[in-house]
Amino acid sequence: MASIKEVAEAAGVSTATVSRVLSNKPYVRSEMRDRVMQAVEELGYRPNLIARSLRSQRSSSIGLIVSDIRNPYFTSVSRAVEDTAYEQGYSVIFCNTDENPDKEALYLHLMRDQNVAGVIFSPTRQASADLNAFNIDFPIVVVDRSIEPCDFPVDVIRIDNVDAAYRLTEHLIANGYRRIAGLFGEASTTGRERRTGYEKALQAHNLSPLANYVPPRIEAGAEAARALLKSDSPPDAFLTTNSLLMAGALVAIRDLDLRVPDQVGLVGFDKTTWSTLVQPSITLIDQPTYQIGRTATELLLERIQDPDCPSREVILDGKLVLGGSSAPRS
Amino acid sequence: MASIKEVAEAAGVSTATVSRVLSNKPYVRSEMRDRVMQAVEELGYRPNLIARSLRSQRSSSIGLIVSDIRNPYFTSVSRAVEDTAYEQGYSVIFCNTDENPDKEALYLHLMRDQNVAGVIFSPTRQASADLNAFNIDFPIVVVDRSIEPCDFPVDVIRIDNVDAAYRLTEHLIANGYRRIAGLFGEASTTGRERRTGYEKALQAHNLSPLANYVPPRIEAGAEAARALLKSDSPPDAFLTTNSLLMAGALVAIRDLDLRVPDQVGLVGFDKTTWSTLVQPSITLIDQPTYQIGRTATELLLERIQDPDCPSREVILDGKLVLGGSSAPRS
DNA sequence: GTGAAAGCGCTAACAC
DNA sequence: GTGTTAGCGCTTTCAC
Repeated sequence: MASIKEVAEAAGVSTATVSRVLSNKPYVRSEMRDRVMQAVEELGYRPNLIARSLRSQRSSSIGLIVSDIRNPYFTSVSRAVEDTAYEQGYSVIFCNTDENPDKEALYLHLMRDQNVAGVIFSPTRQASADLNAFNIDFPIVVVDRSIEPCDFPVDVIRIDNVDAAYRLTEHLIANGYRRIAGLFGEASTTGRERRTGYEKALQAHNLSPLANYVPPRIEAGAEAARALLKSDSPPDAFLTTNSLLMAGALVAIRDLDLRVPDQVGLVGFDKTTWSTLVQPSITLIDQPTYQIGRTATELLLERIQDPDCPSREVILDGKLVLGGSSAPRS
Repeated sequence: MASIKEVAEAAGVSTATVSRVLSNKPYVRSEMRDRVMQAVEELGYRPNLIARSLRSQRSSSIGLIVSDIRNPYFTSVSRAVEDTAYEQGYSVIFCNTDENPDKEALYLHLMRDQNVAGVIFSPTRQASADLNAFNIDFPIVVVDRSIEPCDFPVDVIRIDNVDAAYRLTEHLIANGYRRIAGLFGEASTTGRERRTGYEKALQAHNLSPLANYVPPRIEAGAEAARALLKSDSPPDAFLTTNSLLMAGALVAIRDLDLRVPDQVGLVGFDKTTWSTLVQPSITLIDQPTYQIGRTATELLLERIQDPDCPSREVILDGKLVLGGSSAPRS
C-alpha cells in the first residue's frame, strides 16, 4: 500500500499538496493537481482512513445500534441507513442490544472509542440516563422510539404510536370485537405509547383493557397469547405491536386450532413478507421503514455538519392496511 | 476525553507503562498496575481505538459484505456475526452489494481503506477476479457461496448445495410431481450449484428440467412463477432456491388462485418466520444460518491470528423440513 | 500556491 | 520492570 509520502515523491510535490488535491481544497494549480492525480493513479494510492480520522478528529463511520436486526422493522431501517450512509461516503458499524441496557451502554462506549461521527439508535428506556452520565461527543438520532430529554440535542424519527394504536383498536371495535387483548413490546417507549393509544380507544367505548408487556420475540408472544386464549375469559381479538409478537400470536392461535377472524381477530404493526402470505392476510399499520432509515441518516449527517442546530422530531404516518384478519364479527 | 498521556501523568508513570497495563502485557509490577488502573478509573479513560489501530496496524473491526441484509438468510447470519465478533472485541462494518460487482469492488476497497482486520463475504461470481487484481491485505471468509481459486487462502462456509437441491427434488419426485420448475438465484454460485443438484435428480428419473435464473427478489420470483404457470404446459411444482423466490412463487400461486399442493407443489430453502405460518406450511431445506455466521466469524478470527494457516472449507448439513406444500399427489 | 514541520493518540523497539 | 523515543499516515497551521 502506497502512502501519501510515496505519492508526493512520485509527483515531485510535498505531502501537503497531495493532501490538498485529495481533499479537493482550493488554491492548487491545475498542473499540480494533474501531476498528483497521475501519481495517485500509477501507484493505486488510496488514503488511509484511519490515519485521516486520527488526524482530523472526524471519522467517516456512523454507528447503528438497534435492539435486534432480525426484527423486520430494523432490518429494513438498517438497509436504508446503509444505503444512505454509503451514498454520502460513510460506513456503518452495527450492533444489537437485545433491549439490554448493559449491552447498550457498552456499545455506546465502543462507539465513542471508535470515534464515530454519529449514531442512529433505538434506545431502551434507561438510555437517556446513560447518555447524560457519560460525555457523549457525537450526535444521536433516535429511531422508532422516544427518549427522555437529554443534556444535548437529539433528533427523533418515528411514527405517531399513540394514534396508530388508537386507529387499530378503533377499527377492531368498529368491526364488533369487544374483548381486545393487547400485546406490547416491553422495554421500549414505543410499547408504552401504543398501549396508551389502545387504552384511549377502549375507554372511548367503555371497554376494558387487557394489556400485557411481552419481550419482543416470537416465542414470548406465542406464550402470552396462548395463556390468554386458554384463560377463563379469552379475548376475541389481539392487538399486537410488532411483527414478532404478531407472529407469536398467530402461532398460538394455530396451535389451539382457532380460526382467524371468526374465533379471534388479529391486528398488528409492520408489513412483512408474510403478513400478506398468510390467510387471511393481516390488518396492520404499515410503517414507512425504509424512509425512516433514510431520513434518520439524513438528519444525522446534517447534524454532523451542524452540531448545534435545534433538535428535530420527525413524526411520519403509519398507513392502515386492511386484511381479512379483522373482518367484521358475524 | 483523557488521553494516555494524561493517565500517565496522573499515575506518575510513563505512557509505555500505561499502554502495557491496558494491553495486559507481562512485566509490570502490580503496584504500578494498580496505580495506573486507578488513574484510568478516575479520568474515565478509554483508549482511542483509531490511534491504536493506526499505530499497531491491526484493527478491531471486521467487514461484513452481503448481497442484501433483507434476505432472511443474511439477516440471521449477520446477527450471528455481530454477536460473535463483539464477544471477541471486534465491531462489524456492514455493506449490501445487491449482487452488483461494482458495488462489491467499491466496498472491498473501502474495507481496505478502513484497515479492517478481515472480511466476511458473500461474493458475486466476478469477485475472485477483483480480489486477485487488487492486493487484498486482509483475510476473507466466504459464506453461502463458493469462490474461484484466489491468489491467497480463503475459508469457505456453506451447506452442500448440490445435495440439498437434489434431496428436495427427489422428495418432490417421490411424492409424484413430474413437471418441476426450478427458480434459481442468479449471480451467485449457490444458484448454479442448486441447479446442478436439481438436474441430477431429474435426470436420475428421466424427467426434463425447467430451470430459470431469477434475481433474488420477491417480485422477480413472482413474475417468473406467474409466467410459467400461465404457459401452455405449466409446472406441477416449484423448486425455489431462496426464501425471496419462495415468497415470490407463493404470491404468483395465490394471484392465480391455485391451491398448494393439489394444483402446484412448492419447496424451497430457508426456514423463515412465515414458512410455517402459511398454510400449508412449506417443505424446505433449513440452513443453520446462525451457526454459519458464528462459524464464519470464528474462522475469520482464527485466520487473523494465523494468516498463513491452510484454507478451510466447512460444509454443513441442511435439514429437510417437511411441510404440507409438497404432499403426495393424489 | 506550495512546502516544512508539528502532532492526532497510541505502541513497540530500545536503552537502562 | 520502566522510561524514552520514534513513528503509524495523515491534515493543517505557518512560513514563504
